[in-house]
Amino acid sequence: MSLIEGEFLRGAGPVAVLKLLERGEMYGYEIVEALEKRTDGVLAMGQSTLYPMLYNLEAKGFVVARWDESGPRPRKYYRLTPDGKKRLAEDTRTWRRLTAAMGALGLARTPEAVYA
Amino acid sequence: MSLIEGEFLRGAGPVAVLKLLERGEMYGYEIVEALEKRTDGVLAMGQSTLYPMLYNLEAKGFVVARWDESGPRPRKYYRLTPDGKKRLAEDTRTWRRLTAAMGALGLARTPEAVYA
DNA sequence: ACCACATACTATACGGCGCATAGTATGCAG
DNA sequence: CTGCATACTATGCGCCGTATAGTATGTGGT
Repeated sequence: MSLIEGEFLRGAGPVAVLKLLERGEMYGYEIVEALEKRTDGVLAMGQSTLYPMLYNLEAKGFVVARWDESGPRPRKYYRLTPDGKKRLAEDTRTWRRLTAAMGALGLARTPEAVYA
Repeated sequence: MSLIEGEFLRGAGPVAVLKLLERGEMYGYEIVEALEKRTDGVLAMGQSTLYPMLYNLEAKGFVVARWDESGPRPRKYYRLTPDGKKRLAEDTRTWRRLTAAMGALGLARTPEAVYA
């Protein structure tokens, strides 16, 4: 599963997904793999975590889905809505404030690791 | 309340509390104020968030409590247990991996803000 | 030809925890 | 003496991670 303990993922997970979708539409399974690879396994999450998360983001109007039947197997592509873009911008600011606050408590990673 | 949206606090809250207690024992109300001041309001949390969190950390054996009746009003002081120190060390590593992963997705704060 | 594995999505249910709300009680300041 | 700060306790709602289970098709190996 993920290297990240459950509760950490609550805040970070949805933001990470929205951030991925900023580049263009993706389908669920693709997102699972992208998170695994792009974050070196740290933000890897099972299907049972991602799919409900997508349904949730859709219910909140942050993403919309589209079925694609042209391939060998049907895929459900998700993309950001304008509300989703707003949400991503807000969450990005929140995330940065949070990392700054945690840093103020002495929990920041070492400076030389910033561009890890 | 907090500047941090609820879900972000799930992972960060307990770690922040453990980190504060690393310096020495503190009582609940003091922790609420310290988080407010030391993180510029970002990690501020209400009593209704902190006290149950402390009970929870205690139930897990990460902190122990001691009543102090010497002051004008009774205070319940909490301090880290050996298990709590281990947990803090683990969570610190987890937190750093998480920020690195989020950074890899383009969600890091700008480098010049690292020492904010 | 067959079997295992990867792909891709859906459904259900449990449990943990943030947080709102409410309540108790003492000290201090105007 | 009235109100605000201090300091802790108790209860319950609701969200969401995630374990588990189920369905179904494509693909690679022997």
